[in-house]
Amino acid sequence: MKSMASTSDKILDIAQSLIVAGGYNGFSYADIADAIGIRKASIHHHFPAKAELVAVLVDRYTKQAAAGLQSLREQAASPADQLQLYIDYWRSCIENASQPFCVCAMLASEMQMLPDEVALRVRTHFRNLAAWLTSVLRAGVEQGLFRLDKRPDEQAQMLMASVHGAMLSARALGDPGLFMAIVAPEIARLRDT
Amino acid sequence: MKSMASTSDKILDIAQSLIVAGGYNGFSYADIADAIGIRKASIHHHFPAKAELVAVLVDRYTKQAAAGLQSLREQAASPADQLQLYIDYWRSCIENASQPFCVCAMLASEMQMLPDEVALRVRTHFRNLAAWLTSVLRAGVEQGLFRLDKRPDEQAQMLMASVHGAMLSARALGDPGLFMAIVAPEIARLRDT
DNA sequence: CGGGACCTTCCTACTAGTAGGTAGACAACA
DNA sequence: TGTTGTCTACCTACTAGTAGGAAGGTCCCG
Repeated sequence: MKSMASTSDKILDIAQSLIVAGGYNGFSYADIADAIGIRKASIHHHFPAKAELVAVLVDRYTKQAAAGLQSLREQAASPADQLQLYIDYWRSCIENASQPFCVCAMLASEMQMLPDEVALRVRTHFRNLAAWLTSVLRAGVEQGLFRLDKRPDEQAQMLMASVHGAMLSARALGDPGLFMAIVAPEIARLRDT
Repeated sequence: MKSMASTSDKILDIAQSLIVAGGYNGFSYADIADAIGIRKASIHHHFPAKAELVAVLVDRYTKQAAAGLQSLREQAASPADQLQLYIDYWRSCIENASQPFCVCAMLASEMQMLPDEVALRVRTHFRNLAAWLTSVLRAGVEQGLFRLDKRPDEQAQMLMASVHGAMLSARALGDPGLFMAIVAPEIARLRDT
């Protein structure tokens, strides 16, 4: 039997999938209410304002991502495998169309008109991801697995941009396979061998 | 004396800057009307429906881009210079914050909820840009300027993703310089020398 | 030349519907 | 008993879009 998700979790789940599809202005309280079968006012009970809902949502996403990335570092043997598992995660998300875009990448594109409380949290996720990639690349260099043209932090920014750009191209051209076609050579190029 | 822009051009100009800032759902007819000092209804005279306005806007953008890229191919001596001028264009847009994002990249992120007439045109722009990059890379290889790891069309997709991802990172982290920090090494890596 | 007929552009005033958000009642439950 | 969660009912502001008309220009016909 499936675990019973709380109403506020259900609200956040639906809101996240709606943001992934259409961004901050692409969904409404009415959309969420219809999707989970409650009234608009009940959502306001859990999240008084939209900006607050999205801020909590991004906080939750950032925590989940941090935990997921940390567990990759613990379970995967080598930095090369860690990187591979990271992009495999997004490959499966995009190919089965479950969450075919990073919610923070989506929100980042709208950064200029986001409420401050949301924008700050989106920025934090970008910093966290860049830091994780940097540390994986650095570890890989130390173990002689990677040979980088640039500093690890610079290479991490390049890699992060490739991943987000690949998501965008896959979506724009309606070709899920394009994600790996772009990202796979990019990480292959880091390998020393 | 400056050329007098027609009202419909002014509408498209404002709409484009509003889309760059906040996407398809991030602006309204009222926003445009306020910005250029006319009434909402007058905008409906020029563009009866919002989807049509944006479709015309993307058509115009695609034509301008095609013309601009074509003139780069004619005025720049080598494929390497053509590529450099292309990214220099975006560098200046991002650094002086005039149009710090590609309107089609913005719309592509919202692809899933865009009206069909808009989505199709956004896809066309992505195809055009990929084709231009492919032909520049191919010409560069023929002239011995580039050495590519992959086929020119694959390498073009990788480069396009880097450019869009770099725009996103620059926006997310509020660091205009990040765009060139990501893109410059990416094109340097293509060079044979 | 005069004068319709027409067209373009913009206006005021309006519609139906949706946005985020609020007030207060009711039920379950610790 | 107070707390939590949900509801109905409502609000104001805003959404895209429409109706109808005023002002002005253009073109053609007499």
